Amino acid sequence: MAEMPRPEWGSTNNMSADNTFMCPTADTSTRIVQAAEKLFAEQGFKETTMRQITALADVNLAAVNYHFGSKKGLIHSVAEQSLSPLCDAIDEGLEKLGSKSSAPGLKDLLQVLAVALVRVHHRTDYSLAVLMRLLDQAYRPSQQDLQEFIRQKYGKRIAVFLHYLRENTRELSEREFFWRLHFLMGSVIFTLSNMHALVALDQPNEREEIEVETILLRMIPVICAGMQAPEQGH
Amino acid sequence: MAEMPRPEWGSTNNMSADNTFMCPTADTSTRIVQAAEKLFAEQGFKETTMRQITALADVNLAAVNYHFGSKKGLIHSVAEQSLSPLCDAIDEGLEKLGSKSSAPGLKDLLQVLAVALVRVHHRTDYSLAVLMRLLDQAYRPSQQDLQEFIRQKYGKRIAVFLHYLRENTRELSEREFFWRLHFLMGSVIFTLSNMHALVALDQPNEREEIEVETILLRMIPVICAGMQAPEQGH
Amino acid sequence: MAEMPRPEWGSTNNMSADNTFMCPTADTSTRIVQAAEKLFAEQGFKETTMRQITALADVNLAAVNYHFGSKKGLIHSVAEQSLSPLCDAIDEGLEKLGSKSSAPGLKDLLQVLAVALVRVHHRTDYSLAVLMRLLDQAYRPSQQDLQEFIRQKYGKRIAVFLHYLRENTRELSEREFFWRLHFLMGSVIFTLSNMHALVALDQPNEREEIEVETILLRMIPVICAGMQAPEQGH
Amino acid sequence: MAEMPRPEWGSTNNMSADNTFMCPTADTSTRIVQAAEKLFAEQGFKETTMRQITALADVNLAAVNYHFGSKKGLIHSVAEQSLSPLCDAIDEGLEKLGSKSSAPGLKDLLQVLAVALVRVHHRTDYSLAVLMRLLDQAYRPSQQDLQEFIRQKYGKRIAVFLHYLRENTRELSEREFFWRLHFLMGSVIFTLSNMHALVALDQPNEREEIEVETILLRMIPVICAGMQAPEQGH
DNA sequence: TATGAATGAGGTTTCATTCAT
DNA sequence: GATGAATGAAACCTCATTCAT
Repeated sequence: MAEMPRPEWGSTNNMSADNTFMCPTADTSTRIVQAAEKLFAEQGFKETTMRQITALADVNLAAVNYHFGSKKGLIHSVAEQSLSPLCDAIDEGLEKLGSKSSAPGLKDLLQVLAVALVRVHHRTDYSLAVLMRLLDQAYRPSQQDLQEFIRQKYGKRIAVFLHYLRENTRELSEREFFWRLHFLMGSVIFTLSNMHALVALDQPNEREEIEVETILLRMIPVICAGMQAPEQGH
Repeated sequence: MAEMPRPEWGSTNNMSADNTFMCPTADTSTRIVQAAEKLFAEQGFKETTMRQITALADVNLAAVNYHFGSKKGLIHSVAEQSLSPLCDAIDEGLEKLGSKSSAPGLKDLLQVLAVALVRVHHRTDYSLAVLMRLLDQAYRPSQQDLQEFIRQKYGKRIAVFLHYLRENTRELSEREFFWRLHFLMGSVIFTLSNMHALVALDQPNEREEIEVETILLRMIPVICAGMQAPEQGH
Repeated sequence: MAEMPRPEWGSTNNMSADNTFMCPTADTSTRIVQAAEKLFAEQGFKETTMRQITALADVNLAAVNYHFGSKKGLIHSVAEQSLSPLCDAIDEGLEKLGSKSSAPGLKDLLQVLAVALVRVHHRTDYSLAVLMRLLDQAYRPSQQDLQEFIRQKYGKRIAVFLHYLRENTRELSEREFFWRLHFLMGSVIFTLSNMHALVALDQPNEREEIEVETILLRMIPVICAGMQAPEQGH
Repeated sequence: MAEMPRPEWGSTNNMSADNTFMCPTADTSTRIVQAAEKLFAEQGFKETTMRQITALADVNLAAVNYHFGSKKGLIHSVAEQSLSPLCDAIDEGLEKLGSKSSAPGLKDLLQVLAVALVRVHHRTDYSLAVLMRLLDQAYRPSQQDLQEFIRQKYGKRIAVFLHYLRENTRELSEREFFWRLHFLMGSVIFTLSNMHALVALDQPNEREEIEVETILLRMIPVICAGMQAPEQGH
């Protein structure tokens, strides 16, 4: 006995490219997702209540359950909304690289990643930050279902990118690669999930838009250097 | 069944095999802190309930409020327990470096930090992980009181270390230094706050103790290289 | 994934193999009543949600309110659909008896009732079970409006049957009659409202149709004997 | 990781024999159970809200979860509170019968059951009614966990009684016995679960206590006769 | 006639905290 | 110090219903 009819949980809404915050004419589920992204990014998932979300989105409290089934459903929906475009953009970028004559170098790969991240960021002000927080959460032992959700939906596509990365770091042992990969991920995840706070610290007075491009431009050479540093004891 | 005097609170001390690490003779507040560290590290602060903590510590639910005033008080207490030794160890390390003839290099400074982190880790299995999570939290806009707490108690001592670090990266602009510092912090915070999960991923079968030393040994050259990479566009 | 027009309400019609009985061409309100009967019978009235009903009937959630005004309206509708034929059949049966030369005996009356119940059962698989549950509910102090509804629409016709019954149990005191009547009603209501479960218990392996006739055939002599047992202390 | 400490859900409270309704000095969990019994009996389980229960018991809303873990826990507790004494009393009665010279007859067995039911009734005004409603519920396909709960805790003891009953109805086929048993159960369950309503109908003006003894005294000969009626077609 | 979206009321449960002992 | 019970606030979620289309 199905508990339907309700909208198909998980991948519900069509987002307009509109970036101005909380557009009052946008439709309900879009408004919810945008409000949720902002609050999730600023406070975390558990810390954010459905009341806060629905209040900010200016919709009825029950609307979240109507559109997304549950808070977890909303989180998954939010995740899809940034992970899907991210993977799409990475795939695209890799394809472009593949058509070039020479094999892609480490810098090329990071550039592909950077472009993909920028594209995610341009969907909504907080898409990127919230995505990074999701990836962070996924490493907690108590959140294995989130991990599973991500692995199942995006595992294969992520593996492809990692494969290319590995090709460019052949000089590292398998184990060294594993750890450096996570050092790098730490940089990216920490910086981008806190980017709003960091930008505010960096430019206390200016009230300009966050430019992820600038941050990533700074980050790429640092990560390149880190990945290519001589292995300890060699 | 009919005339039971009262619910059997005695049955509380049935602990899963998970907490063999919980020394039963330690005094109440120590037990609480240790249980809290483990749970905070694995689940996060908000996600961890007082009931879970007191159950794992095998103490009365009200004991936390009695000893620490509130959940926030416990968190601060946990924070102090690792931040104080960390700063002490850094101070010590810097002092030793200062007595040497030459000015300390970047590698020396990172070594000092590494030694300090190892010392924190050796207090309790989860001291380090939970400390890292605290630092992560402190960047959230909604947790400014935590930030304030840390800044007030440890701000000055941290500043000293950062000052030394800056001395060794004079070639970077102020702004570049700011960002690279946070890239580095991201690596450290992410890696160490998830170190249990990462070690489990790295060595799925082995059941040996986590060796932060090993991790840090891998990390230092990577960070060094990152900090010293040529600035973009120069 | 990105630009979905709207949640796919079309995916609502995925029905479990459970509802093969749900004729897809029947009109909306018939489908609703049939689905409601099944669910009411299996779960009870309060336990059954409109969503379950509309999902099983494969109609829109709002259709129930459109066709029946409210959940209570639907329940009353369901009640009528079995109480009316029941009373009709009893009336018919009594008329036939009346045309016979001799006055009707207790067994005759019970046979009339049995035939009427069988007729109700043959309307829909769950008509009878749900009717019995309704009668059960009607005795609860908190459901006096249901009681009132039944009394007003069918009270007189039921009274006629009870009158005949009383004629055949003259040897019992008024009060004894009252109680025996309810003992009997208990047997009927309990057995028939749980008949699906009971048949499943009785014939765990066979997957044949429920034959109320068989059950009633077993019940009649038992009830006869019960009603005619010598009064306690006489 | 245990979710303790909380009282051991399910069999929590010590009941005083006090039958006056809602004694204000009784302890919290007793008050809850008594209020729950009354409301469950009058309205059903799903229909009764925790707010109603705690309001009637004049305790905090959260007290139910504190003492019983959940609404289902409360229901199970209520069940135990009447099923345990019922089975105890039946065991006792059977033992007494066993010590007699001759084998126990059908009437003896029913008398044992009646005495046991009376004893349950004397615990609390609504213990018996609510027990009967529980047994009724247990036959619904959607309540198999309740069924399981009862079977696991009391299945064996009930089976003993049924065994004796079967010994006294050897002339019936297995299948006939099954059905007659449920006819009888229907009488008992329906009558006793609605006994308050029925007594009110029987004696509209009198406001005296319900005498289950009287009802059961009327019921025994009826059931005896029903069980011993000649099998259809023999 | 029918539907998809939305909503207000109210459901159970969880939580940190408090208090008398 | 320590404990068992109790509590108010608020969490997430479900429900029957309504309404514009």
